[in-house]
This record gives sequence, structure tokens and C-alpha cells, in this order.
Amino acid sequence: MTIYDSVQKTKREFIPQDDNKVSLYVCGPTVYDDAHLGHAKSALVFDLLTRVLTANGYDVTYARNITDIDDKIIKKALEQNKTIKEITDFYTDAYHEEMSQLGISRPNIEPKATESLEAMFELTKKLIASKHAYLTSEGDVYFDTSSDSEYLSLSKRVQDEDERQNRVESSSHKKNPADFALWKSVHDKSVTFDSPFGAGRPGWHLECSAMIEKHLAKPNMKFAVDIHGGGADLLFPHHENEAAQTRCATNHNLANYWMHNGFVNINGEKMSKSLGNSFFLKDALKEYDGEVLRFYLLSTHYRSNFNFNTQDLAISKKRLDKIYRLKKRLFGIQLDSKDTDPAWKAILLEALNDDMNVSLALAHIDEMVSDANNTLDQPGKHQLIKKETVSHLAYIEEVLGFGVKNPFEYFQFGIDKETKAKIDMLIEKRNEAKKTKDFAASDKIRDEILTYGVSIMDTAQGTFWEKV
RNA sequence: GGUGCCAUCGCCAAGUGGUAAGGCCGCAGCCUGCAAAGCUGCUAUCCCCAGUUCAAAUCUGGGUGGCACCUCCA
Repeated sequence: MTIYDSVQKTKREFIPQDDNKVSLYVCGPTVYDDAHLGHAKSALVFDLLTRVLTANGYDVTYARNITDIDDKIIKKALEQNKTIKEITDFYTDAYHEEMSQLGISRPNIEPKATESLEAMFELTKKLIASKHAYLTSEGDVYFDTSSDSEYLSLSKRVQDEDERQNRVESSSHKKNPADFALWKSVHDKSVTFDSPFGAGRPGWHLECSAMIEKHLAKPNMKFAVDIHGGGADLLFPHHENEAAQTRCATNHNLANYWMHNGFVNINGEKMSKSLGNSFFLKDALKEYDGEVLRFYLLSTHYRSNFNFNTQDLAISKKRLDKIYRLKKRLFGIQLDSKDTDPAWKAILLEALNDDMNVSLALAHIDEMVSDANNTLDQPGKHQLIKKETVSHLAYIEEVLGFGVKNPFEYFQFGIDKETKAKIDMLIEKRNEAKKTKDFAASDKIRDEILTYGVSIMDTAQGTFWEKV
């Protein structure tokens, strides 16, 4: 497969360092607030990546961190008079729950910053010993960017003079304006951690490098991981700094391939905490099945900017509905074997192996669905076609995670039991009216059913209803 | 100001040198008591200008218009 490497800025054939074993590290959330659509996008992109890699026969080890030490967490804990752990546990659980509703599998490893302090100390000690980091009179430890001749090689930035001036003033204890903190000394006892460098807390960039060394890096490899991913905003300074730390503290570079997903915008504007226009996942999940959100957020190429709007979301729902209707049509068909039709597998993987071209894969899926429906509309039993189609749908579930639910339950999203009973009762009444050809009455009942936000469809198998 | 990305049908969106995928909407049909669902058919020459080439949406240069990063951020 080919992957677009956002550092080399070109598509590259993907070749793991160690046979068929792939190591993937992705920057996860800082757990101090509810996850928004951007978090979902990133988690989805790399969930898909692991699925596609696995479909290609790779043995993937996927790590995604949980940042549970951070100034914003501390601030929230103080505000709400709670412990840091209470805050981080709450938002970590919420994150997991919401991501699982999007059909996102848990990574193999989810290291937490609080559980990785030793690894951070190790890395910092190495950097101090090799003169790549220094301790200030105030007790902070900074990475010395001037000691790394390859600094800025990742983001290909040029140090700007104005920027230098500005930063020097704001932080006079730094040797260079671009230097960043590995350890911040803090003297508030309630929120500090002990370290060989004194009480305080780690700098944000440090944890990823440390976790990668601890969990993924293998000796004598040129790169600590095969693939490092995250949101596009992390390239600088976060990933630049991670790469510098690892490069200077170890004998390998951080990653062979870098992947950055594009942003989710709202009304053409970046969704951002400072702009206050975040769209929280938990709110979206009240209105839409998680799989609809999965479909929608994955329907545009992962590197493109994504402009969220409810009209397009509704269109994605329609598209996913079609997959589920076909699944409903084939409900109960058993497969003789789990083997996937190689031709179908090839069609789908060819698209996904090209830097995860989901749009193209979806076009193939739409065609497959139309063809199957067309065949099933013709007279005949179509046993072979039915089984083949069920097998195709199963492969879509496996690789893309679309259509994994019971189709009948999918179409009842958000309808409570009482309403279901009412609808069923009305449908029965309507069918009785239809039997006597009292169409005026049956149409009137249908209008009443429609007021529950559902549509109904008469088929040879009976009358079904769906949430609109 | 520095760096980078993008511009394809009314809307969403693939395609990165060989003559425009797919979806939504719309129109015309089939099916249906009527619908819904499903199916069939129809609908673009790729922001502008210049250049390279037998051939360009795809490459080059210049415009115009969006957006992102440079500060916490997925």
C-alpha cells in the first residue's frame, strides 16, 4: 500500500522495518473535556488505517496515548474541587464510550502520562547527559534546540527573527527562544510530581517520545516506529519536538512515515477551543447513530479539510441506509464459508491501499449495492448472488466498519419502546384497512404514522418502518 | 510577515499526463391501490491567463479566491 508521508510530502510505498510487523503511534486526547468531532476524525482515520493494514496481512501494534497530566486538567480539577484523577478518569471513560459508538476499536496499548513518568525521566536524563538539555536556575529542564542540527527538519520551518525576539522576552531563562520544556518546576504541592529534577510536571512533548521508547521501539532499528500519526496541527511544534528528543536521546529516528489528518471545520471555520465553536461528539450522538457519524467523517479523504454540516451528514445517512436496506433484504442468509470473494476484496483494497481512498471505495460499494438490488429485483431465487452479496457486505463491515449492526435495530435509532408499540399497532390497523381496500382510511393511518418521524414501506415480506 | 495546502456538475466528492468515479438534488420511466423502498435512463471538460506536450483537470509560470500552521489544540 502507499501512504502519504506528510514530512516528505509525497506518497510512499509502505514497507515496515520488521518483516510484516507494523508499529503505529498516534497522539491521543488530553482528557480534560468532552471529545469533539475533531477527536473523532483522528481516531477514525487511524482506526481505519489499522484495519487496512490488517487486511493487508500486517501484524499491527497500535498505541495511542492518554494525556492525563496537563495544566488544563489541573485548572479544571481546582475549579471543580476534584482530584486530577477524578477529572481524567471521567473524560477517559467518556472518550472510550463515545469512540466505541463510532465503531472504533481500542488500540493495543493506551499509555497514560501518569504511568509513564519513569520513561520520561530516563529520556530527560539522557538528554541532559548528552548536553541536549539543560537545567535552569529555576528548576526547569529545557531541550536545547540549538544542539540539534536537524531541528525543524520535520516541519521545514525557518526560524523567524521576530519570533525569536518575542519568545526571548517571554522566557528569559531559555538559552534559545525555540527551546521547549521537558520538565516544568512547580511548587504547588497538590498538583506536582516528584522527579530527579525536582518537583513539577513534564512538558507535553516529552510523553510521546517516552511512551514510544517504552512500548514500541525495538533495538537496532533505524526508526522507533513505522508510522506516527496525529492531527495536522501537531506537526509543529509537537511532532517536531518529539522527533528532536528521540533523535538526540536514542540511536534512532522517531518515525519512518508521518501521517497527519485534516481538520474538521464548522461553517468554514476551524473548530477550536479558543474560538468556542467546538461540536461535541456526545451531542452529535444524541441525534445520529454513531455509525452515521463514522460514515460521514470518513467519507472525505482523511487529509482534506472537512467542513461539517448537517445537510451533508444527512446525505451520509442516506448512503449508509442503502447498505443497511440491502442487509435487511438479505437478512438470515447464512454463509458457507468465511472466505471473501477475491475479486471484491481486490477492488476494495486497491482503493484503500492508495493512501486510504475511501471515496473511491465508497463509489465501488454504491455500485455493488445497486447491482445486487437490481439482480434481486428480477424474478428468481438468486441464492448464489445472495450469498455472494452477504459476503461482500461482511467484508465492508470488516475493513470499513460500515453495516455492522442488526439492520432492523439500525433503522429504529432513537425510537423508544412505547412509540414502537404504537407504530406497530397503527401498521396493523392500516393493513386491515388495506385488506378491505379502504385506501382512504389506510392513507390516513399512514399520515399518522409519519408524524412519529418514520417512513413505512410495503414489501412482499410485510410492512416495515424506518426512522427517517 | 514566514511556511504550507487547496480551487472538479446546484451541493458533497474521487481522479495527479491519455480524453471527467460515486452520492445528494432534479427530470423522465418501471414497480406500487397510492406511496415509500428498489431499479433504469438523462444532467459537468475541471477558477482565470499564458506555456510545455501528439495529448493536461492532471506538468510549469503568473493571476484571483479560500484555508491552515507559526500560541493550547485532533
